[in-house]
Amino acid sequence: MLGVILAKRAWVRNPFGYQPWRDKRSYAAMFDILEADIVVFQETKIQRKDLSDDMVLVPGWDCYFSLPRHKKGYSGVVIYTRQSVCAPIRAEEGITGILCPPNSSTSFSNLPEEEQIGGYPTPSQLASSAVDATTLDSEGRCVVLEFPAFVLFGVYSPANRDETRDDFRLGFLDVLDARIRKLIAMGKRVLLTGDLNISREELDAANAEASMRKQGLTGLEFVSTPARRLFNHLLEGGKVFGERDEGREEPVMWDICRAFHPDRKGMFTCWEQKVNARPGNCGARIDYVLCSLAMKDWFSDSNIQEGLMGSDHCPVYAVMKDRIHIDGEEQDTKDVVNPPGMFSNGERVREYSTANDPLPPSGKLIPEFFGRRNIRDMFARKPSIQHSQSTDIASKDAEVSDAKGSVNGSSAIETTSTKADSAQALSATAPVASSNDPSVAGTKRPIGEVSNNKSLKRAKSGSSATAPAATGKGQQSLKGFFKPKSNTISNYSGIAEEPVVSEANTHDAIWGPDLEPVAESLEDKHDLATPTETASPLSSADGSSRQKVTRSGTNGFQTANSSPASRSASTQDQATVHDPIQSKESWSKLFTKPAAPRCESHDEPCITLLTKKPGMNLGRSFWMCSRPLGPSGAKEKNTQWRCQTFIWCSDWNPNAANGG
DNA sequence: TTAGCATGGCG
DNA sequence: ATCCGGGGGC
DNA sequence: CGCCATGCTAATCCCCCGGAT
Repeated sequence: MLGVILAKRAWVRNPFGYQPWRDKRSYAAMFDILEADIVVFQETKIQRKDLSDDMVLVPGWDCYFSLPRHKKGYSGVVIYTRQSVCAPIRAEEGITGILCPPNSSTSFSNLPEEEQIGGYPTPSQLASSAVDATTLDSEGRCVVLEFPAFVLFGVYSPANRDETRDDFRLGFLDVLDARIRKLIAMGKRVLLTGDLNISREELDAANAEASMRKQGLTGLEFVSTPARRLFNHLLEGGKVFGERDEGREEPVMWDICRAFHPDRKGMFTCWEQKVNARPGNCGARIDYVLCSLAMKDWFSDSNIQEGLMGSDHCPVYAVMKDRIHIDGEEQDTKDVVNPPGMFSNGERVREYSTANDPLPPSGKLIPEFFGRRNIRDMFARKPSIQHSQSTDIASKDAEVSDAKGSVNGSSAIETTSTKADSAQALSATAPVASSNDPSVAGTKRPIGEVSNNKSLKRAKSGSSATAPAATGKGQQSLKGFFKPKSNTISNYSGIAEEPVVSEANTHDAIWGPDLEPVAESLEDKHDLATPTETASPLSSADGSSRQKVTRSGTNGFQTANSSPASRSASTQDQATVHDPIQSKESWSKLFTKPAAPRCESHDEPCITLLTKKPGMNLGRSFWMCSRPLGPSGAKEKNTQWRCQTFIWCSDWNPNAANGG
């Protein structure tokens, strides 16, 4: 049940310029295609003023944002949760606990214990850091949600750019590490998802060899650079050189995705976009779904979604089982990812209440969104069921979820980590995979049957990309690709509509009217980057000469009990449960057709714009003739200038229009 | 990732 | 509102 | 001297913002 994906950038800010999201143009639809119940984005790069209905008022979903305090258009994290499946019991922002709940001046760390997630670093821990807590948490890099079963971190860890940022980066990781360890010591379980900006070891960076040669490092030294060393300490099976560091005597986290693919090469989540390194799969694995050791066997699958193009990152997900062992007792997962009394034996016994269940930090409680309903829904062509009671949502949505469950046998918490600022974020193309896997080594795997180098060209942003070719060193795991597809997506089409929420009630401006002003420019705009961890020239190292590192503590890599035969690309695939790769197959179909409507006068693809004017339609997006406005200043008919074509995105159904 | 340039071994 | 250039990130 | 292999460097990207139009 539950899966987790990580993704970055444009997905949140501007995902709908790309397939497959162009077609449905809603976050709910996007999440459904992802088959996710929890979705985590990093680098949302939005300011509060940019939050739109489409983002915040997603029917059937709650969202929790962390926005940077002063840097505009930078960083940012958001977690979406599917109401029908899970609902957090606490939500916080930041890693240190120094931030405050909306409209409050009491830090999370100063709240009564029963109201806080806890595990905050001690004052002395914070004091030893070169960067103070306020600064560490000023960049919108972390959202923390607590469910009864675990605490979920959605993190965008600082990148490894240049020395001027080292203190910040290591300070952040230090505190994050401390926090996680504390929570676990308190008996809580932890899921850590996001862009950690650390490649774990040589296997996780295509340029590891080159990087080592350049810096004159041995393999052991490579895993011992400060951030990487910290990370390896954290992970069971992590490669720790020499004595373990104080305070990190034991590993506490489990690298879920790696556990399911212990030796897989080329399993990367990030590629340098400037250099178009993705077609050649010269990348690094820096996005993770980790869980604390007590949760090791809670997952039935985990993988990257390398086929989702468009970002310099690809999503990573993990799928949680429907039933899990928790404190020695088997429980239905739904029972423990919702407030007590919400589910019993997997059956909902209390409805989700849009009016009461969202936690204070919920985006829906921001004044400009509170009590409102996504405008799109009101105008949706599909007669949405107009529940008058918000409590109906849950059950309605639950039906949808059940439908999905019947297909997949499980639902998923997905943490999508995609760079939200890369324009290409979602311009998915057919997944490429191949060849490091012994079973397919050497055989070029022309998935899309495009084999010339031209196909490796950068997918133009916004254009519906053509299928990329497979090269000799792409990702593995094509299995989902050849899998007979099931009707995954169609089952999602009946999205529950969120009813108008009750207008006025207990909400009292939990969110302040404005982002609290923060001290101006504490730091100058000096966070330049010099790629190091993941960038540098030279061989793409197909790994043949990789030095054999004694995997001393390799137990961490022994697959979890349910590890699938993931490395056999050509074998029969069990008609599995929930294989998100499977949906990619469906996506590839979508790629073939651009979905933009054509304008009346010119029959040219329209463009989308967002309504900015305050009022009824604020935040609503629409299609319009792409030509410039004529000299008359008005739309014209049958001239070279912009014609009067105007279609609300919510009214545009490309399939119907295309006759199929 | 690629292209382009510098270096150095070798005939 | 739109276009273009600068700045920043990676 | 030419030739080739090796090694290093640079540029490539994208987005957001703000000011000018």
